[in-house]
Amino acid sequence: MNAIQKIKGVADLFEPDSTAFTRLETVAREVFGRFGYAELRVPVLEKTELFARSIGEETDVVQKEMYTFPDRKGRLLTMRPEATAGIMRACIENKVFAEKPVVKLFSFGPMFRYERPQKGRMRQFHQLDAELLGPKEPEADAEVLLMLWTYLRELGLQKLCFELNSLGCARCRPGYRQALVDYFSGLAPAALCEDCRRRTNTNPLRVLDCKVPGCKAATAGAPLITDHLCPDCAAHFASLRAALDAQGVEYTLNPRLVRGLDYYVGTTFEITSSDIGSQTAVAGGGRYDGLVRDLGGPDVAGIGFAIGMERLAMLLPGVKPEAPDFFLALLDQGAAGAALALAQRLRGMGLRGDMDFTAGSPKSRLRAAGKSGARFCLLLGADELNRGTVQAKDLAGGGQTEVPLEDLTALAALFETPGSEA
RNA sequence: GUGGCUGUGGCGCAGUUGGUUAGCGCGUCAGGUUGUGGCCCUGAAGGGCGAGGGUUCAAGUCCCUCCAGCCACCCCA
Repeated sequence: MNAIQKIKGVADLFEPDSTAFTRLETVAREVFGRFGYAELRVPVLEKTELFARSIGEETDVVQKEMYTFPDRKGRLLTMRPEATAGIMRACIENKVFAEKPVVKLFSFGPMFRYERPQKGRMRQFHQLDAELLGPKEPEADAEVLLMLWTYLRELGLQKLCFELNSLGCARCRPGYRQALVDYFSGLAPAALCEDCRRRTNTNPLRVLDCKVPGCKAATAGAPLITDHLCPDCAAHFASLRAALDAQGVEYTLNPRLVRGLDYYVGTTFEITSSDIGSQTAVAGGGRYDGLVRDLGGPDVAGIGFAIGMERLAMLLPGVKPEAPDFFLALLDQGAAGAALALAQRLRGMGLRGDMDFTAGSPKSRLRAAGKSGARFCLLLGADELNRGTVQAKDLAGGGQTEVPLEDLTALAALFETPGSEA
């Protein structure tokens, strides 16, 4: 019988890959907690309509990347392709806005997008999300960005590029959009690639982000959103920049930074790395005032970001697994019960280690002990059992002592002495 | 969805123009005389060559389909 294999674009993460994810989560809980964020867990499955309404019917994500299927009663469900929509749904449904004017939440878990896998792009991938709901002041944007910045620094990541832009609001965007369309229609028909000619009508902002060389050249002189912001947006953006400057956060202004989800307005940002393949975005986010209202909730402002955990993990330096304290070697099967009891006592003292279940020769057991990387090999056989003792061999130094099994203090003392490095 | 490359024991690889029982390194396990590791030596286990068809007297080696991986486009975290 053929063994069943995993489906395309998903991953099994064993040690030490799994430890990188654990680290990302641990540091996130710590840092985000310091900023007052509470953890939220939301379902992976939602009604398809939630994503269609929030992300945008015309986006690539909704058009061709969602895992959507009818359940047994014919309801259309979707495996979430991003987290914000579900978090907003949960907030509205649980009326969290009625309790407090400012809501800070973070969440992480798997997301699903039906795409062709490649480096840094999985069909099941994981995101770390943070959302700040309520305040619309630029200092709120600044705090969110500072939190992301702090998180990345505490992970020890230096070589990241921080890009910032403002997409404008419902008041300034139509004018800018028209300016763009006018500019594009003034170009030679062949100046833009086929996709971009279509985008000129559907999503002219996206043309600015096209990587085709011809398009890059053709849009070099295109009008920039930052020159078309309304007074409110311009002031907001200026205040945000001032706040970031004051905090020493280094960033690059990228007037061509366009996000792929329709709900973004105003401040947008992206953290990129050139070390993780052609998918460069490690984290991205922005302001989404109006999203909660559009999903049937009150008109509260919001800003947040998502971090791609797989991509971030690629940048993390390798972590060495913690070495065990002991390896309990069994020399005679008759001592198995005593070995289990001893191991349990040691673990009760907070020590880490493995024990043999099957007895073997001293040579084979010591070999195994050496490979385990343990500091001590404890040997227990018929002789020791008769004497009521256990042999403790220092695997780095080589010294060996015999300790009475019942002598807790002597056992504890063994592990308290500084280990000899060899 | 498109394109290129790839798929041989746990891991990394070699396998001549298709031809006897598919090799190597690492790893795993055991042994190198009395209950003691890490180096060294010896031996053993473990694959029928991603899956399924086809061509042939004969296929890991040729053809087809599918699956998976990698990289890129696209898109995004």
